[in-house]
Amino acid sequence: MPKVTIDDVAELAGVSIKTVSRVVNQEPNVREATRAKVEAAIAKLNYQPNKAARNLASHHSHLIGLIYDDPAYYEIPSAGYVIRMQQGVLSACHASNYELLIHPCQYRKKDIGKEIKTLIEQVRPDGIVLAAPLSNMPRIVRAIEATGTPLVRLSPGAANGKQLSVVTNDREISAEMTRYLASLGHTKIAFITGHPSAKAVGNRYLGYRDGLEQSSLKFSERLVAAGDNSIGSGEECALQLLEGKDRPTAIFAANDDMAAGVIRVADRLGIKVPDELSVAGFDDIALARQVYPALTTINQPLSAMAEHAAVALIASIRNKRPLLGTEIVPATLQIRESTGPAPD
Amino acid sequence: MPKVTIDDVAELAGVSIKTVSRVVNQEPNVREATRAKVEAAIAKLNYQPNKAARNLASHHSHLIGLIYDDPAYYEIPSAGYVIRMQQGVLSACHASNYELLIHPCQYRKKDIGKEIKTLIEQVRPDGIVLAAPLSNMPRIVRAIEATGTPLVRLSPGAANGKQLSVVTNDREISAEMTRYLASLGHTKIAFITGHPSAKAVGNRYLGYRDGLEQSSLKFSERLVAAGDNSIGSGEECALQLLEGKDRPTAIFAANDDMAAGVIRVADRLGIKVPDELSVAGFDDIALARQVYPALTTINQPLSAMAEHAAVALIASIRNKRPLLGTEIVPATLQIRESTGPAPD
DNA sequence: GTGAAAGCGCTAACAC
DNA sequence: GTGTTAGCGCTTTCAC
Repeated sequence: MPKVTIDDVAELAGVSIKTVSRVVNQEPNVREATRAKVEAAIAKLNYQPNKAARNLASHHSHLIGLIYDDPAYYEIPSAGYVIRMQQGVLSACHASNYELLIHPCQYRKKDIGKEIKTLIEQVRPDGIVLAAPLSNMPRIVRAIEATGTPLVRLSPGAANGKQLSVVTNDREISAEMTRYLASLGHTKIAFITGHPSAKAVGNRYLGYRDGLEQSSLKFSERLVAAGDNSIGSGEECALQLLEGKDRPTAIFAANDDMAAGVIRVADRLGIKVPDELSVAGFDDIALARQVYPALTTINQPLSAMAEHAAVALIASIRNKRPLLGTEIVPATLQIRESTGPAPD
Repeated sequence: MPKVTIDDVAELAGVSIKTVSRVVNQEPNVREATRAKVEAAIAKLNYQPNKAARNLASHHSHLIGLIYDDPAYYEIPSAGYVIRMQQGVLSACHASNYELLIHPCQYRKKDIGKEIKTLIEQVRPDGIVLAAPLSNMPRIVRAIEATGTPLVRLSPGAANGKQLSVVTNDREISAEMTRYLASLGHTKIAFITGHPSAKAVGNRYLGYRDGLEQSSLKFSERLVAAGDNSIGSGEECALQLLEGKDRPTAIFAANDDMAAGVIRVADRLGIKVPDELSVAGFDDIALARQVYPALTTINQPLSAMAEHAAVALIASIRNKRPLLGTEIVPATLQIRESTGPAPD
């Protein structure tokens, strides 16, 4: 590997290094003929600009940092989430010649703010994508803010102030799912809430209420059970909902794991899904396709959200314009086999 | 954010910048008192060395690249694998002050070799961890070799020549699982093979044969079915194995997905697991804990392998010694509920 | 349009 | 043990 530098290219092309730099960086003010000469020299020498030198001189690293909560490896949903986020961000990065640095971290650590600050100050990524739930934690957001690095928050429950937040329409799409169930003739539609700490999950409940109202169905506390996002809690809630008299004909769970728990319990109780009970989830994790019957759910557009976030981030780095406001990437219903017409 | 440089620290500590550099890089030849002074100055100014400058001057990027096959986001096992690999490499990186750059790629692309070369030459990671199946592809290995960047191959089917390969003991642990089943009294132990292209999976079959022999059980072709790693193929193989007369009392599948398929079919056929049929898998993916009954399987130590690979890589970068040979990170049995004593 | 000179902030080599 | 001097390979600034 011969180390080809900008000087070699300049010499071969018969121009100054500054001109080569202009061509490489696609700057204006280069005559077409000159540009062609330089490009030929670059191709011939197989010149690759040295990033470290570039970074040092330009104060840009061409690196985007993706910071997220370190998933326990054995948690499927987390793995899927993380991979999808990474893919979204990566596709934006590669389209713009940025590379991606990942930094999973444990927010429970005391000095997490400092850890992130050190990371940023040493590596100097040009921008940060911060994923939920970290994106909802003031001390983490503040730590990043303090470094002055452009920041986009991914899917925070509550969008606020000083950065761009990319969210999805949890509430509206949950209402849509509820209306869909109502349109199948269900009148007793139950809901299983998720872990109270997740704001986004709370919005799903509000959407359920909206959907009932929009379908002129009356709300009943009896039809709501409180889960904690785990399969096990889905099972418990299902038992509670299905064992009373006057049982629901449809159950909408705030996430897929709990919905899978419902299917499991229905199976155990001999209740046929979807003939006697429709079940819907939220997130469209891989498990949704693997349970039997395959789960009707809501596709959380994580990859699209992440890509959107990174695209906006990179654009803002280039314009030097600050990022503000909230952008919504809509989710969509994934109708599969676990929902069907209400029984007579 | 005041930009604190090495000069500021040197001035405050009353030493030369070289001494500061020595302290920062933990080099020898600094008197304890001097070191303390410098460290105090660093702390006081909250000095963070600028990586770009460091990289440029030292020809080290303090970046490790992890290159792997781009997983389809909807494939659970892939997501789990990728996350576990990342975690292993990350923990080694962070322990040694390296950051991780990830580069999933599609090996089917024609110019993948060039893509990787460009990545390496521009970013100049100090080392590369190359994951299976890419680690088994000569053109990819050669592309990286051509750049002269230290390389560790993760879990390649066949270890060879010029780099370090980190593998697991697929064959031996498969023999152990087979012996375990035999020790439960099973004499008709069936095996479901995986996709023939995956070398590692072929070793599992060899291990099964070893285990039979070591348990003095005779091998029968009737007890082997050919799957392709998917749940569906596990179901087909299970049907084939369980519908004949003289059916096996234990089925060992070359991966967890196929084992999950077996459980599904057993359920459908009314065969109780583990009372009438023991089922074992391989990989210990999250699904293994989610099926009912929870799957006895073999924990593929992916995270440990990745960490081991990265540790070796970083050590070799520091010593400037080449990486050679093969290192084995052993897998372990995960006994859960899907296996039990053979029926009478 | 193009080029010359001056750094970016650090480490390497060598002197003291 | 410690300091001095040169770069690393680019981009920036400003002159032409």
